[in-house]
Amino acid sequence: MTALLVSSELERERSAAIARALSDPKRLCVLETLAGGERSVSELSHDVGCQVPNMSQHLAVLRSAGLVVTRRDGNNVFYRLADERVLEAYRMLQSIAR
Amino acid sequence: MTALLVSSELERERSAAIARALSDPKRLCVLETLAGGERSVSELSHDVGCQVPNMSQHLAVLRSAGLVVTRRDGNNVFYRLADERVLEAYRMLQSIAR
DNA sequence: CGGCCGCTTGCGCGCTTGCGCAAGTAGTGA
DNA sequence: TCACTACTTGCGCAAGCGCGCAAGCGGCCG
Repeated sequence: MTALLVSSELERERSAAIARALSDPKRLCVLETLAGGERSVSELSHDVGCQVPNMSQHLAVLRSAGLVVTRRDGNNVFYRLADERVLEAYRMLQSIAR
Repeated sequence: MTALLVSSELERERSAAIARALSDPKRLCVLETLAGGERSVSELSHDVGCQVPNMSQHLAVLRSAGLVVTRRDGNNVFYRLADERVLEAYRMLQSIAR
């Protein structure tokens, strides 16, 4: 069983920042899409159903939380998940929300 | 490996609500404390280091997200974790935040 | 170089959040 | 009933968030 739950204020701040990045349905929708592989901003914008600038801002939130990483190819910027654990965390949220 | 990540807008809304409840360091501190067993509001207020009304509001957030449950005993109201998975979710956040 | 495409950034708006403080409520005991 | 304790709720404020819109890059191609 995993123990070691108690943490410092700074660590809690960081964990809270991750949770905050996950606290928006559109960003969760992005993660679902990225689970199928990397996507460009306009692809994500289309799939999620919002305007490109708005999507870019959501992606910036996910990126500054370290949940996604980017790769530039010509005019396109492709986003992908930074870590498999991001999906595991999302699955935990889904499990609790059920 | 767990699949079944794709969900409806409503389900994403619910998952996002869980994440939002976890997106504050004080509330995470509450969860850490409650991992050691149930506590009264004033105990939590003391441990976390905030005023009682503020703690009551944070607990209301956790409660309406279904992460904690209450039990009344005389003048005291005791809070405890609603589910072991809440701690697992927190541990996932810690793991990603590292 | 000039125009275009893809993405990011800045700005302003309405809404939500966390907080302190004051007031209200529920339960206990004299 | 009255006072006391423990907790909740209402209120107002400052800060933050999501969004649309417009403007600003950066990289391609003719």
